[in-house]
Amino acid sequence: MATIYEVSKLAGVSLATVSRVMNNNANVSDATRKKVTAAMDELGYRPNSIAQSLASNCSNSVGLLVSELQGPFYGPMMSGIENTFRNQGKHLIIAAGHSDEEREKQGIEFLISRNCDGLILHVEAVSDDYLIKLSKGRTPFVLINRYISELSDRCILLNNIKGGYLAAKHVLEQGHKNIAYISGPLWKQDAKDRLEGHKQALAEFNLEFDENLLFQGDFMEASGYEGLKALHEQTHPFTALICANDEMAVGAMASARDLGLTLPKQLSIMGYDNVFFTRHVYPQLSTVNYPINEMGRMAADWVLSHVYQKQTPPLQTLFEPELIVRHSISRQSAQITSQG
Amino acid sequence: MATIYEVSKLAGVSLATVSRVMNNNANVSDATRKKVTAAMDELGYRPNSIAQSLASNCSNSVGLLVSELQGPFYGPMMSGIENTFRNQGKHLIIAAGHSDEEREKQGIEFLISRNCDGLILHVEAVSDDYLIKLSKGRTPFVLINRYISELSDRCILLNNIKGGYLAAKHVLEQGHKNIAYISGPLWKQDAKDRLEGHKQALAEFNLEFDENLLFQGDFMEASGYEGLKALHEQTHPFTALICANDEMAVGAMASARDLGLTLPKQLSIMGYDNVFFTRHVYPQLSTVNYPINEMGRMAADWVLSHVYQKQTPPLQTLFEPELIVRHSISRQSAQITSQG
DNA sequence: ACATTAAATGTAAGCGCTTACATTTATAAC
DNA sequence: GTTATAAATGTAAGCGCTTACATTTAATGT
Repeated sequence: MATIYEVSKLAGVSLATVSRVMNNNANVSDATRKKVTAAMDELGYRPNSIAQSLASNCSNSVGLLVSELQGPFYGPMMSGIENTFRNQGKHLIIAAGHSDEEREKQGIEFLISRNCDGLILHVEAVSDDYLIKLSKGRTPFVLINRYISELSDRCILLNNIKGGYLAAKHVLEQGHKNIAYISGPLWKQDAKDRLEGHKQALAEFNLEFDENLLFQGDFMEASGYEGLKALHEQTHPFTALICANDEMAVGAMASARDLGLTLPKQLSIMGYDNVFFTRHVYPQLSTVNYPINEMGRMAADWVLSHVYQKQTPPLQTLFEPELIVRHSISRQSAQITSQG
Repeated sequence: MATIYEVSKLAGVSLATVSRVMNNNANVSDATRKKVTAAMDELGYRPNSIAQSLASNCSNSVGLLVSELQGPFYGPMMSGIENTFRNQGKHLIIAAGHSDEEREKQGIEFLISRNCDGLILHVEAVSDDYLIKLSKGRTPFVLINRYISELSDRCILLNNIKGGYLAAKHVLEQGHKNIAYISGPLWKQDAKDRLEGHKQALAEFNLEFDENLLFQGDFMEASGYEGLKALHEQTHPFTALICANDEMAVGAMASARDLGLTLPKQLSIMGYDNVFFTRHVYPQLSTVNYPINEMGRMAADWVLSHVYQKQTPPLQTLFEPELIVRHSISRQSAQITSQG
């Protein structure tokens, strides 16, 4: 691999000049610029970006930490981020935290030690204190889907309370009175918020939240399946089930089928997130839109603006959910018990 | 950020000694090791991995180029790769090529210039010659889902001909004789192979492939939708439709519904890839399994073995597809025309 | 023609590490 | 106590760039 030194020798100029044409900002005469680029071409020169970033203390790469590399939620998020950066010559280094405190920390340390100019973090397990301390460090970061009041200007959030509220309200408006709920892990703020919104809607309809109709899942499909099964086995009746995300809703749908319930007639099911496949399940799942792709873009814009001082569209930190009505909620008048 | 220099001063030892305890291989006395780690803790020292990799010419990170960061296909692939590396202390730098020659090249160049020790490439647009030339360079790489005979030992592949064959055979065995086909872009080898397998099965059943029943899509949902629409408008009848991947199959299902066709009675549809959501569409999609997660793991193992000289399970380059029978193919006896 | 100033180029220090080699210190053998 | 040998530590030269500063060259005014 050719180095800048060989290029400079071939072109008959100094290292500095070669460096200047690479960063084409300084003033270099056209003649020498041509000589240098010719030499580069001849040698197939490719700058070593590691050396560049060591010397310049700027890597043109931003770190992204997500919980998982797969799944209908993180995909569009990563994609939104990558799209924004691609056009700006910034690169992405991605690590996965797996919702585990140690791994999240490791991932962050790695990204920082790799000289990332900025970080976009979707972290769940790491503490607020850790993040507050991190914010005093040299590497700026934005948080997606997490709120810390001390860091509020860099938290890109969905209004999850409202989302939970919208979902429940819709189900209530269809006449359902006994509504089961499969939540996410309640140590996660978003899971808590969605449930809180849910309760608000119930209150508005003068209904009490029945703790027996709550099952705590983990946002994964299997727990939706288990959840409905468990709910079905207890004695309190319900005609609708709201799940805190689409994957659990889909798990619950499979469960319902195994339980012999026809959907949505015998059981209405509501999801959350509006991921890709919700349009394709049967019945098509009513859900709440989570504009995660846009939020990813926004996070990238935040970095562009705060780290690279670029002009960006105005930054927005709070995003609003939107109700997506499809065919998984039936109108309810009479009451059906869930007992088999 | 503390540097190795400050650590050495605090601990009262030389730079080299600090470096030695970091890489804990050289022989350092217990006493000094303790002094040094204490100093590190006190300063909150974190090695600068950029400097490390510049000096050592080894970055402990491997580059991954995929076409897209989202989608049910790349997710499990990235995940398989990341999982394998995580336990080995190797890190992933991910770039997206967007099936575009220029962007793929750019991505590869970036990954190389970032001192990646090895590369895993899922490239589509770049030429064989480019890759052959690349293979002469200093950065070793594996190819996923691409075959180049000169590089055959580093091509991790699915037997797509067989996959195409299995899909068609299954449909034929259910009694279908007039089968439409929505292919991927036929400049892509996998699209070609799947179609070839399809034709092989037809031949085995003494049936001729009807070019009128072929629609060339682009592996994306929308083209499945368009494809079925177009096929439905032409005059040649068909009772089954095989799509070269699941996303197009799902698009076609939507199209079928809009066309008023009941599935699978009036039209049988077959997919390919066995992505996550195929179990959840209605009717559940019969498809061909593509063990992409395992193939990702294998690619990571290849790198572990060839780049880092680690012990790995035996390497395998050719993977076999598997027929997944669900409910989207009906048994066919009489013939139904596709005309509306 | 010369001085003045701006543009173009060169020089060399340094970014934070690793590592070959040199040196010092401890350990063992006699 | 010497000397030979191994273990522990230090010295210093890079890795391939960037960039402040110094120097040279060209452009302009008089």
